[in-house]
Amino acid sequence: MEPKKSELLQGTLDLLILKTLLLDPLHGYGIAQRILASSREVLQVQQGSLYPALHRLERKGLIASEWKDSETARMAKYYALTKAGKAQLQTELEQWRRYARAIGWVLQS
Amino acid sequence: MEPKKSELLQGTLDLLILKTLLLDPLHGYGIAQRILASSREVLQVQQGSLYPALHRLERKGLIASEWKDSETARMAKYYALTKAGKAQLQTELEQWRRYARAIGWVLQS
DNA sequence: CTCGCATATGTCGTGATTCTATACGTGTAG
DNA sequence: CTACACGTATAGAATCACGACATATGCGAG
Repeated sequence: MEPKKSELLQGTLDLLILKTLLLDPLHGYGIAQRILASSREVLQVQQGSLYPALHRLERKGLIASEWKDSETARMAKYYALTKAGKAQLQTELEQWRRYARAIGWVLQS
Repeated sequence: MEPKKSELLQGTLDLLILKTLLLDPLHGYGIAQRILASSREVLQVQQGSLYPALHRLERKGLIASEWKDSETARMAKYYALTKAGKAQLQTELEQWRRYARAIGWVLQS
């Protein structure tokens, strides 16, 4: 019973990552797992999307990385939200809600 | 008070067009106007997005076009949903709802 | 009458982002 | 010792929305 392929909407991945990192720092692999779990198996982040996104976010200064031992005694790169990242998260949250609400209006019309 | 630029999420434009055409046949310009109105001025469809999308949908057989006089006595190309288009609309509706619900779960986690 | 504006359709090039496929490396369970 | 879960990464292709531009017409204001 493999999870359905997600077809992430372009633009929402950053929001998902930022939100997941708000809880606590995590490495890429763990971020994908947590998104999968918290979306109840609906949103599956592909590695080819995940890592470029993480590098992008780091380049923008929204997250910061640090190599640490993972829970399985293996090295992993942990990412944490920066101050700018938290602000950006708020912005993207509002945008998403505004956008989803607008779509809802159109669908009800 | 110009309407805020929308930054349409990639993939949702087809859904919006299909849904708008479910009500009744309409020309491109009118579709954009109706989406703007029914989204309460939030979703502004750019011409550079609109017409390629319409051609795309027609090429896929989801909508069909016909030249007619518009309400302003000017020629306009009216689009109507095909049977396949109606089916596709249902699919995309479900996908959107499923997706939006999943995002909601992640944001609440 | 003429000038500008809303109406109306269209294309081109660009940029952003996601996907598939591939590659590599490690710790652990059987 | 071998398969598998863990973990990071990139290259190439595909999609798609956008801004800028081009074109044309009917109508109302001055």
